Amino acid sequence: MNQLRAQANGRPASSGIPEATVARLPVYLRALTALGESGLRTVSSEQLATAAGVNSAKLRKDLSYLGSYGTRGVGYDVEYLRYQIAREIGVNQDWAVVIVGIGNLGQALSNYGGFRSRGFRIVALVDGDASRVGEMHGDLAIAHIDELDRLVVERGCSIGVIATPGDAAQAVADRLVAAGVTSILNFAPAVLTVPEGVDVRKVDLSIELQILAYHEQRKRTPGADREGLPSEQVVES
Amino acid sequence: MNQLRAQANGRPASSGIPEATVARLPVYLRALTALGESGLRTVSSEQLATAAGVNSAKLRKDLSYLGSYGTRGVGYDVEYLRYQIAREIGVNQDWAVVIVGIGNLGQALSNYGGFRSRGFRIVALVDGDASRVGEMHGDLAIAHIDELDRLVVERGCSIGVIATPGDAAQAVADRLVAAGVTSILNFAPAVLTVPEGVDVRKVDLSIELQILAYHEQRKRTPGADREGLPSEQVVES
DNA sequence: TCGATTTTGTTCTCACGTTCACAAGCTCTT
DNA sequence: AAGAGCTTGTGAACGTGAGAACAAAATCGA
Repeated sequence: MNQLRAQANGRPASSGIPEATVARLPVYLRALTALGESGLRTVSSEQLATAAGVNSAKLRKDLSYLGSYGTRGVGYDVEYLRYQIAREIGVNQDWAVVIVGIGNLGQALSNYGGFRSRGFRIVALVDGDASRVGEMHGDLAIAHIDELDRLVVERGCSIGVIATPGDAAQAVADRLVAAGVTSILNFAPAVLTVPEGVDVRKVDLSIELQILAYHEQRKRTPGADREGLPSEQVVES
Repeated sequence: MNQLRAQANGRPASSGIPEATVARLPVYLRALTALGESGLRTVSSEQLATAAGVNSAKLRKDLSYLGSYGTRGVGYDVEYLRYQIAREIGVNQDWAVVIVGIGNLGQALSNYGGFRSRGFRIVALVDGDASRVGEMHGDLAIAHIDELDRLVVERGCSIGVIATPGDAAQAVADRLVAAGVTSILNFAPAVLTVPEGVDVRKVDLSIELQILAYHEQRKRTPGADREGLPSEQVVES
């Protein structure tokens, strides 16, 4: 964001990986896992880039921020690179996650298999509706939000997911922060204010659709642009 | 330097709105709606920027791409600006949406109220599992994926949502495109290949968590960075 | 009417991200 | 062992986006 002192250069590893690169590392990780499972031992930047849906130059530059893990003339060792990226992201450790708001979305999230397989363990489900307390989802029972503080501490949650209606989101965020959560993934349609040191990422389903609608509308009105169809393949995040 | 005739200026309305701006317009729209419902008639860029969680200079620049809808010394008329943004995004019209893959996430999406209220009407639910065909969700019955083509055409879907497992996603995308869908919102963990003219946006829940984990890990290892906590408030997409 | 005040719209500069292009470095063949 | 052929890692050019700062326009009060 404000990154004063832009780190002359050459500083490869653990200091300043650009945010845009960080956002792509999980994509590379997934592609590597798939390639590895298909039996591939070595992969070139070209192949991996195709699998990840990016440009190969961008891929190489991204990887160069982590260090020099490739071999010129050969490529990257799939398993070794996979491990290095996983370590860099922190997916090798276990992260305890609490989900607040067990509506449709919260339930979907709590059942989503893609989390556990990547080091995220959902350890608590919390809702504000007292009548739902005790309801089982998988092997977890819904707890009341008043228990949030205790649960976060006891189970060592550092990541919280907010899947409540928009008007409850800020209050929930405040409680999460007070309990010690320092990273929040927010699905509620609300702008959250949090103290320094707390990271918030926002996923807004209806905003995604609205962005698509904008481009869709653009395709329909032929006169607006002098060009026909620019055809943008936008991949987000 | 590279000053060569950089398109003097005047890039007014409907031609080239930067992608970053397009992604923020829905946020402004939501903030304006909320402010309007609270009875406010006029709003300054400062107020609106705060409500939307952005910098006021950025807000004014974003709005200037749409035209000059404000009044100097006064601010913006809430209702008028709301209408203009909605028109620009295309939220005034009705968009027919088909959801493919009615698992936990697909169900959550089909029940999500935030869509209907913004001009998105879910008109078909499709799944590959024949045993679930006919199951009702709200006032829609699940149809088999073989009916996809017919449904898309009959109900005029231009937007498709993919909420299937990753390995089915590409096949579903192909079918959607073949049926005439030109915008796809992809929740499946897979990189989609689509023809020119089709827009794809991707939302990947586990990637979002992994990005948080990266920053979380960074907070934990005190030696890595010479700075303490840069504290990035990252709001995405 | 004129000046003070407010707030927009825009210009300018800087930082960030993407892509190109190529030297450096590795393997394999002859 | 030397050259041919690949593929990585990176320097440099380019394009996009963000924020500061300010001129232009509107209101208000005297």
